[in-house]
Parts: sequence; C-alpha cells; structure tokens
Amino acid sequence: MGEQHLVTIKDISRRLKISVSTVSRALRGGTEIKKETRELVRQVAAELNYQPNSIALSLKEKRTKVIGVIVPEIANNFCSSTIAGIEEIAYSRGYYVTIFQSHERYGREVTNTQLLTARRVDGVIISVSNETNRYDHLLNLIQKDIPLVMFDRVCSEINTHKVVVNDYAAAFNATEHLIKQGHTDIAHITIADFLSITQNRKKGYEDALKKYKIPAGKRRTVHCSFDAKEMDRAIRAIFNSPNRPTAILASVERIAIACLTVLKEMNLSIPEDVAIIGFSDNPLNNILKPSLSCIRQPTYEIGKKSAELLIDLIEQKGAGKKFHTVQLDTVMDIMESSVFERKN
Amino acid sequence: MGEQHLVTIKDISRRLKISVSTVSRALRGGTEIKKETRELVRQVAAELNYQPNSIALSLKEKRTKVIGVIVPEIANNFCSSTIAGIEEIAYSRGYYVTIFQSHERYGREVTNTQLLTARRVDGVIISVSNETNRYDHLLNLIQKDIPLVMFDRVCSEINTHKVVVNDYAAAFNATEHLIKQGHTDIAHITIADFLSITQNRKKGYEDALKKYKIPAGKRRTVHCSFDAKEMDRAIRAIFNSPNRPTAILASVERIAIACLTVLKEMNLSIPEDVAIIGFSDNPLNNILKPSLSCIRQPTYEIGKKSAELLIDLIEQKGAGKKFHTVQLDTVMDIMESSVFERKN
DNA sequence: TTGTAAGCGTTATCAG
DNA sequence: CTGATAACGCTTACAA
Repeated sequence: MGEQHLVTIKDISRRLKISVSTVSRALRGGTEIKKETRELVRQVAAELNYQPNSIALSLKEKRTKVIGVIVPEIANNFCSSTIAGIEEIAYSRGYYVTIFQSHERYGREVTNTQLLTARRVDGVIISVSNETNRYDHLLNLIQKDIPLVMFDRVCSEINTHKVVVNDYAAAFNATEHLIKQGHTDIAHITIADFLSITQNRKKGYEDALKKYKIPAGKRRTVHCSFDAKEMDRAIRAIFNSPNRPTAILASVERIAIACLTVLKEMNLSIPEDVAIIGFSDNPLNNILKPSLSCIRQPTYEIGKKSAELLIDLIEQKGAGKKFHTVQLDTVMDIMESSVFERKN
Repeated sequence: MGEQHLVTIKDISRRLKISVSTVSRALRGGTEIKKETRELVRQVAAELNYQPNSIALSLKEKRTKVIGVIVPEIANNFCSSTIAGIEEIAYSRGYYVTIFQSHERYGREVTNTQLLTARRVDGVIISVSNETNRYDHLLNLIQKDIPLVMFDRVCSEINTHKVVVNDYAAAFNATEHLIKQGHTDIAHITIADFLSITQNRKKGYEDALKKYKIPAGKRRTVHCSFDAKEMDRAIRAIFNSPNRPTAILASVERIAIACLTVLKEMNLSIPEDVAIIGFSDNPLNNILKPSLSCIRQPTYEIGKKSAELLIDLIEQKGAGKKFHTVQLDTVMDIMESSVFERKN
C-alpha cells in the first residue's frame, strides 16, 4: 500500500516509450507537438494521476511561488485576519503562504528571515516584533533582492512598500463623532507615547478638538502603562476626578475594556454617563454594543493589499521601484443609540 | 544593488579552487575532510553569507520539511490558535508550515489537497470544511503515502491520527458543576443533532443529570438552527416558558451570547436568575465574566499535539502504523461567584 | 583527503 | 515533430 514514489514525467515516458522531453512538451508546450501524442500523454498523465513536482520546477526556475509571512503571534485576531487576506490573494495568484511567528522576539524574527531566505521564498510580508529596533535582517532581504512588504508595525529605516492604518483619521473621526453628539469633555486614554500609532491617534484626537474649538483645558490625553494594574489605576483616577469626562476615546482595545469594567464597578452607566469609543478588532466586541462603539481595523484589507503589493513587486522585479505607504481607513462600528439622542 | 544570484556551494568552490563535493563535505560531512580545508570553507561560506538552498535539498532528498495545513478559515480564533500551536512544534522540529483555507467549501478543500501534493509537502493537518462529506481527496493523500492528521472536525471514514476535544467530559463536568451549585433545572441548548460534537456534548449533559438523579422531566435539550433569527426565537421561547430553567448549558459560543442578549432584554439578571455556561474560545470572553462561565477548548494544545503526531508519522514513515484518536480536555473558566453562593 | 559523476524532476536548447 | 543533453544546487558513492 502506498505508491512509494510519486509519479513523474519519466514514468509517463517509460509507459509510452517516448522521451521525457516529448512528455514535457505535451504537458505544457505550445504547438511543436503532434496532436495525437499530446492527447496520449495527457491521457496517461491523468490516468496515473500525475502532478508536476513543484520542487523541481522551483529549482529550475529559481522561484518558489512561496510568500513568507512573519508576524508576532498568529493567535491574535489582528494577525490572523491579515494572514487570511494574504492567503486569499496569494491563492488567487498562484502563490503559497508560509507562516512564521516571532513571538515578539527580535532574535526569533532574525532566525525566521534566515529560514525564509534558505527556503528561497519569492517575497516576505512582515509585521515586526515590538522588540525589533534593528533592521539588518530586513536590509539583508532587500540586499538579496527578496521583495519585502511591511504592514502595521512598520519602520522608517526600511525603504519598501508599507501598509498601515490611517490612525489619524480614525481618531479624528471618532472624536468628531463624539463632539457632534454634544460631548465637549472627551478624554483620550492611550499607551506609550513613543509608538507611532499613539502619536497619530493623539494628533487626530487633538485636531478634532481644535476644529470644533473645544477649549484647550478640556483637551486631555492620559498615557498609561500596558500593565493591567497600572492601567486600571490610571483609568480609575480619571473617573474619580471631580471633572469626569463625558466621553472617552480609548486608544487600544485593552483600555476600552478596562474602562468598561471600571465604570461598571462604579455603577456608572454606559453610554449614558460616559460614552466610550475604542479601537478594537475582536469580532466578539459586537456583543459589547451599545456599551462600546468600536473602531475596527480593516485587517482583511491590510492582508490583501500587502499581498497585492508584494506579488506585483515579485513579478516585475527588475522594474524601477518606487515604494509607497498605503494608508487604509478604519471602520467605525457605532452603537445605534447614543447618549444625547437617548436623553431626548 | 541586489546580489543577482544567491551564493551557492559552487561559488565557494570556485573561490577556493576546490571541488563542490569537498565544499559540501566541509559544510555537512563527518570526518573525511582535512581540518584546515573545512575551516577555510566555513570561513568563506560565512563571508559570502552562504545559505544552503533547501529547494535543491528537497529535490534530492525527496522531502520538503513542509507541513501543509488546511483549515476552514484562518481568521477564526479556534483555527488560528491551533495553527499557532502547529507552528510552534513545527519550528522546534525543523519544519515549516504552509496554510490553506477551504472557506468551508468542499471544492476548495479538494483543490488545496492537490496543491499540497504538487508541493510535495511531507504531511498534512486538516480540519475539514462543514460541506465535506466525501473523503476521496484525503484517501488520495494516504494512498500517496502522505501522512495525515485530522483535528476537531474529523471523520470516521478516514483511518489516521485524530485530535479532538473531549466534548463529553466537558459537558458532563459543566453540568455537574451547575448541579453542585444547586441547580436542578438545567436546559441544554445546542445545534444540529447529526454533528458528532452535538451528540457527545448532549450525552455528557444527560449522563451528569442521571448521575445526580435529576428527574427525566427536567432533562431538556433544545436543538436550534445556527441561523441567528431562528436561534433567537428558540431561546426566547425557552426563557418565556412558565418553567424557565435556572441554568443553561450552551453548546456553542453563539448560543451562549444569544442567551446573554435575550436575558438582558428580558431584564433577567445573570447569573442570579439564570446561570450560563457556554463553550467559547474567544479570548475576549473574559470580559463577559461573571455573566458567562466558559468552556474553553485547548486550541493551542490541539495544534501542538497534531503537529507532534504528524511529525512522528513523517519521520518513521515505514513503521507499523497504529492510528489513534487523542482526546484533549477542555478548561472551565468559571466565574468567581455563582448564583447560590451569592444569595447566601 | 579530495575529485568525478550520477541523480533528484523539470524544461530549454539544439540536433536530428 | 521528437530525442538527447545540459542545467538548476546539492549530496553521495566510487575513484583516485
């Protein structure tokens, strides 16, 4: 049982007593072959359930039709949805996707890029680990002429296509939405200031307030640690302060959830007492509505766009490369009813 | 810019004016080589940043060190966590993981298995689409001597290693937990009866009730459609009935969430009026506590176990194959406080 | 200790 | 129209 050896072009040639080159031609080739021969070959091929060996092809053609993807963690909705998008496009264009996790470790990311080049992947899509602040491994890829696309966590040090989310617009629109609903006291709770996403979101928040001439005194951004306890304390402080905001723009899902929890504990109702809009990618967050309005990242689109850019890059390798950064828009999942509408 | 051609063993041999076989030996080989030569070769290899071409190796050794994974949807927490586990083990044992989605389509699943064999993957891990009721494509793999492991959605028609969750025990334990908390009126809401998970969970539920001698009249399993509206109606009917149960065992996450929603609308408090335990894999479900106690599937372990079994299979290919089904236990995430404790 | 040559499965080139 | 041959990068008998 078991065929022991997968059928090759050679088997067909032996069976038909013709040369392998004829078989090869019959299978792919153009016109330079007698119709009957071709038919015969195809028939036998089908019969034997022949499948071309893509490894051999890869060796010959010096391309693998494989795209390598490096992400921090697959089991993270953002990453997995993005990969789904990548896979979708790759599949439709005849490419395969190989996945690697960096587990947020720089070292592992480096190893992964090495494995990828050893595998001779045709291109790489990466979202770097949060430990990564050196980029030699990526430069290495580029130097080896392996096309690279970065998404989400990108860096200015590398010159290549990048796909990111328009954080500025997302924060701006969310804040504007709150203002239009009558809020004038909106706090922005966010994480470490040095991250680009933090800065962009903050800028969007501030610009919206400025546009609507909200006094600078009511413009408050609170940076808090990603550590659960510290985050909790910071949030508690905000809600306990005498001038409690009527709305919150939460910069990351975890903050949004923490706000929900704290407010519940304080017996404040959401959104009647405090409205919350938070960045959140979890499909389950639907069930939180109307407590929480969410800013969803277009993860699937990020994946699709990244794959498209990469494959284009792969297929016109020689061409003059102009790299650009694509900004995709977020989607706001607004709860049906809002504070002020309700009070009417 | 760009090296044009990745450095090969040949480049090293030319550089050193020795034969390729010597280089090869220096790089892998045992003792049959002069120390100095080896050092020299290694040095040059490092200098040129040589990386063995795994495509060539694959062709020669007739193995790719690639594991193919087919899942319905990557962007599904169950699948992506499982893949994470697979990747983890694969990585540690020198394998790569290539991902395919079936999008719950039988046709696409078949195509995927074909692509996988064309790629000459060393083995395949699959969770079949819910459309899949023919298994020729899987038999085909086995016939081609490509090891196969199934997880979660398995089928009896295929004889191979399988990794599933112990649904029976999960349902039994959850039900027992509710009983120990004083509930005697527990309803089981579940989906289509023909699925194996449904049957196993139902059996677990029933056996727990029997063990504690709950009268048969209070043993009620309601099957409802997976369609949102119909599900909603079925659930509403249960809670509106004069003999409303005091606890619910929800067979799938969607049902659990639907219960939460309906109960909220009816102004019934959870878990004071009705306690709910539901199967749910979403990491976000933590925020639902204490409303919902969850039965979590050990997704990561499923992936790890599947990969281990597969790689073992790959590496002792000839050996006598005894296939078995591994049942992994679920984890109950019980809310801290429960109905009856609270009422005290 | 080192080199030569064959072979893994294909395709392309060049003769016939 | 068809067949022999080289080549892709590497390993491994077998010779030297």
